Amino acid sequence: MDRRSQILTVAGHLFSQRGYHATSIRDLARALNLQGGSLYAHIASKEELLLEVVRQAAQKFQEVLEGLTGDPVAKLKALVRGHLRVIAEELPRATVFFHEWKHLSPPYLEEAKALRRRYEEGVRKVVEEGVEAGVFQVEDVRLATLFLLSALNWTYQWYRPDGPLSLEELSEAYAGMLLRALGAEGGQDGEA
Amino acid sequence: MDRRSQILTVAGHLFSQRGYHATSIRDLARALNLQGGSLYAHIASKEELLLEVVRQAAQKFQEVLEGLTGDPVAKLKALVRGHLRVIAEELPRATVFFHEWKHLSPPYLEEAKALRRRYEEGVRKVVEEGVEAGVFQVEDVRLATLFLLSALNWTYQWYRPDGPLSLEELSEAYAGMLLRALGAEGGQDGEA
DNA sequence: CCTACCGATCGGTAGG
DNA sequence: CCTACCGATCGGTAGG
Repeated sequence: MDRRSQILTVAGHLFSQRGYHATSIRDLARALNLQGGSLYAHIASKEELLLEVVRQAAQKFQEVLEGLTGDPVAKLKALVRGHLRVIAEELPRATVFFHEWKHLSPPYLEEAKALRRRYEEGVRKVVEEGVEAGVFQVEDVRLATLFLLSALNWTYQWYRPDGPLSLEELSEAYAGMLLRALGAEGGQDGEA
Repeated sequence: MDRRSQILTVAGHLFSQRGYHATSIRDLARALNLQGGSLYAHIASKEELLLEVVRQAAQKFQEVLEGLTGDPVAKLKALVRGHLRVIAEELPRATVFFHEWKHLSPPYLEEAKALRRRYEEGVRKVVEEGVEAGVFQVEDVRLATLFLLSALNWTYQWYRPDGPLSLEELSEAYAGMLLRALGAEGGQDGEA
């Protein structure tokens, strides 16, 4: 891992834990055993660092969408599993993607919004496909997509990979509940 | 509304929009047509303001729990409706309750965590009651509660009271999807 | 990558 | 509630 990647990883950790504004360039430098000013040999600005972390997270989420195959139920299960896996494996970056992006200013802010929109569009298509195939029974595709994204996104707030719940267990349970919410039968019976 | 309440309301707006650390005491003073130092005639510290906003939001959410009556399905519907109503009516405070509380430091931080835990416990009891009554079919009450809270909490990120979706429509649709996710039949048929 | 520094701004206080 | 100020810290730069 080159110096630049190291810096981005540490920045992701600090931004996600303390927040972007509460993390100073000197905090970041200290965590890298550097002097404050030395960072600017590697980066252009603090804000550029934030954007780069957002880009990395967006890339991971986008890869999940690109790997989906099969019928709508299979796609939804893989989407849930993949989304939760990215959160588990890339918790700092995912957290920044979900939150700290708001602190970017206009030139960068637009890009972050576009990256998030692109992902949400991809999720919407999965829902839409299921509705068109008659597999999902929902009144409003947009609202069902927001519901799905809500359930998935908030997990970064409480899920910890080293906690009592394995990623497999979480994915299985969430996929089951979400499929039922979407009115799909797909092998789910709702019994314990 | 006395001066103190005005200050808290404006602080809630600014903290929720820009974030706690990105909001300076002088920003807040300017929004109130005051000089920076004058604020300290009314408040003890910036952090105390943040805690107070968190307390106000917690109070609103807690009132929702206390107003629940009837069978488990009725309680869950009222919980969904009430939770979303607080978000719609108190968006800035709710946003601070969901996020900015993390920037409190230990003496205050513990109180904020306790307030959040208390609410989540109340939500868990609603789920538990439904499971014990045999109305909800879920494998893991804790996980189902987190799922429910996830779907509800994230709405503050996208729902806007002046948007295309009325609070009634949102509540109805969310309650329906959540009841299905929890394996309840309760008058829901899943058809459009 | 370091030293030494820039102007700006931070939360907060004294004294009125 | 204002004026004037405190020390500390901010993001960033020059020169090496």
